[in-house]
Amino acid sequence: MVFKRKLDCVSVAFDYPNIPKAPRSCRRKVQNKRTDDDDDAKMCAMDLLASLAGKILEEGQSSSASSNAFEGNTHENFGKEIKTEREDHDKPLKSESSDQGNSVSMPTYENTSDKCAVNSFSFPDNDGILERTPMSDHKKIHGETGDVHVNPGFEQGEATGGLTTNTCNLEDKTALDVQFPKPVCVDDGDLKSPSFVNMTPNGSLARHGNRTNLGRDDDEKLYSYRKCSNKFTSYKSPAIRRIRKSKYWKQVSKDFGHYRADVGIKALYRKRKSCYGYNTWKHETIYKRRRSPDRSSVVTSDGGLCNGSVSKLPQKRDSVKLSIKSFRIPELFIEVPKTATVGSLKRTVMEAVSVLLSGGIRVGVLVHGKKVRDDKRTLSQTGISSEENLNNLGFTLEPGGTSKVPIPLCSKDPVVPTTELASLCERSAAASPTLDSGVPHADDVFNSGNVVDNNLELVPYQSEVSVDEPSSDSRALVPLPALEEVKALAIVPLNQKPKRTELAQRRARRPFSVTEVEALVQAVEELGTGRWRDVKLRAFENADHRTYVDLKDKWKTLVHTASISPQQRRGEPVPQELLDRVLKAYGYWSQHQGKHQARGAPKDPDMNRGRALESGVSV
DNA sequence: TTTAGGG
DNA sequence: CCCTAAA
Repeated sequence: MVFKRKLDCVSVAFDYPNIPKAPRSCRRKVQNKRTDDDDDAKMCAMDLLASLAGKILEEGQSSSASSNAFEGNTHENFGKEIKTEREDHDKPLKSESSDQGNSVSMPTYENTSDKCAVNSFSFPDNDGILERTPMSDHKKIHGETGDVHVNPGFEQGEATGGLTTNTCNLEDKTALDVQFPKPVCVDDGDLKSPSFVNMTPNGSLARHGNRTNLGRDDDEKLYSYRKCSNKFTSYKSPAIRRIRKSKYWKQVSKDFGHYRADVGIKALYRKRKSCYGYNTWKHETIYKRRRSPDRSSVVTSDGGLCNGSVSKLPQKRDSVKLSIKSFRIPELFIEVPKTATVGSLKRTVMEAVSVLLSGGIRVGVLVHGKKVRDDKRTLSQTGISSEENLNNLGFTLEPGGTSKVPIPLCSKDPVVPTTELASLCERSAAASPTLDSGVPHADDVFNSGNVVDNNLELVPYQSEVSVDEPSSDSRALVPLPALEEVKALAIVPLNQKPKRTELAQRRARRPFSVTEVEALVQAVEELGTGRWRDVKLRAFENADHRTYVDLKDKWKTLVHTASISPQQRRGEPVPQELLDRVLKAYGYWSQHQGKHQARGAPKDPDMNRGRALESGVSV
């Protein structure tokens, strides 16, 4: 029955808030230019990693083991890696190609080179303790408080050890995850605690003010939150978001490729111009939690930002230990011939990383989102010793030495190209802080600010998941290309006209979860159907893989879905309740062609009362 | 860059 | 999801 009344009746049924649509110019006004800050330095992954690790070690010198672990493992592995490659150097190359299975029969691919994006480097926890923390545990621990915490990394089994490059499906230009041995030791202790402790209050999933905040980094989150709170007028600069968002391969290569002739690598720093992804490194946010007066444990969540995930360690009296599990680096775009060997690929990646990080980095400390610039102050003086602050302590990685990054914001994410798993989401919080499914799924996580960050950062690509176990992996594969080969790779012209396949590459399909649909519906109810950008900002701001076009398209399909019989629907069923809302909103907005000017009172969930039709229209 | 629609 | 004309 509800259906019967669809559009026509529906529209009359509810009272949508009239939210004025601010002129674009105005909306833009608020945009910030933080992206500019990201341009600065270029740093090199290795240095960066080393620096951070070193820094951390310094701070937590107490654990010699840690340092050993880091230096030893890391280097050792590197050496091993290389060595191995050389040994295998003469082996046949072909068999190694990622597409082994069908190497022989792949006529479809015309391109000779394939590209892979490397989005992160992680330091797997040697023990895998943290990483292995079952999601359920997280939930258990935080669920009661309403916190939603999802660390895709866990689910993805990030805890792989050793220096390994996850398999890259060359054919598909899959993103890669590169992991390094975990540098810092784990002191056992709170093993049970979730590695990511920075839980946001219950409200994390809730909508803040007019919008849902999906921010992944605290700073950023706060930033956007405040802005939004002020009204709808302020949005985070879309540019920023966009930058983070991964673009389609083709676009990336087309517009942002940064070709390194010397390396044969194209470093794509996020698509948009000014930002080039360095921001990714910029901030590492670490959250600490104090366990007890004198034994506090530090927990970190990799801020989405910087991506590194840090594990918390039991804190000894006066010292603080941190374990950094992973770093995500700006997306790197690599193109190599299909005939290249895995080894050559590794080298290429290494080169790219080295180049990328050549600038060095600095570590910044944030307390409650504010950067502490005075290096001479003690932690106590800075207030870091207080329990509350430990929860709000963060670290940032900034481009080397000089540039001062004004904003501590955490920019985070390098964003990943799409991943099915990656989908993060946002949700209109208010609706349900509780995740639909028992286990938090990336898709279910919405705006839980910090948490989200992690998600985004960690989001692994399905394809990459897996693979590698430290040792085994390192030797596994194949021969390595000689250096010459590497050079050859370098020569591969990236600009040759993009291969068709390349261009044709399309984003992975990522069905909207019910949660996302709910968020979308909610946003449309409030904003109407002609303001996709706003919808995006409000409900999916941090879901980088959902563009406003995607939302618009989804809405289109939702309307269609709602119009057909349940039997004709496919895919994950959308609750009828939502479909009903879709039709209502559709009908309503169809008749109120966006000319609403009323008070922006947030729409009432139960919009069936009034005859908005008349009243609303009259305005 | 966004919006709006067709593909 | 993609592609694009318009705005």
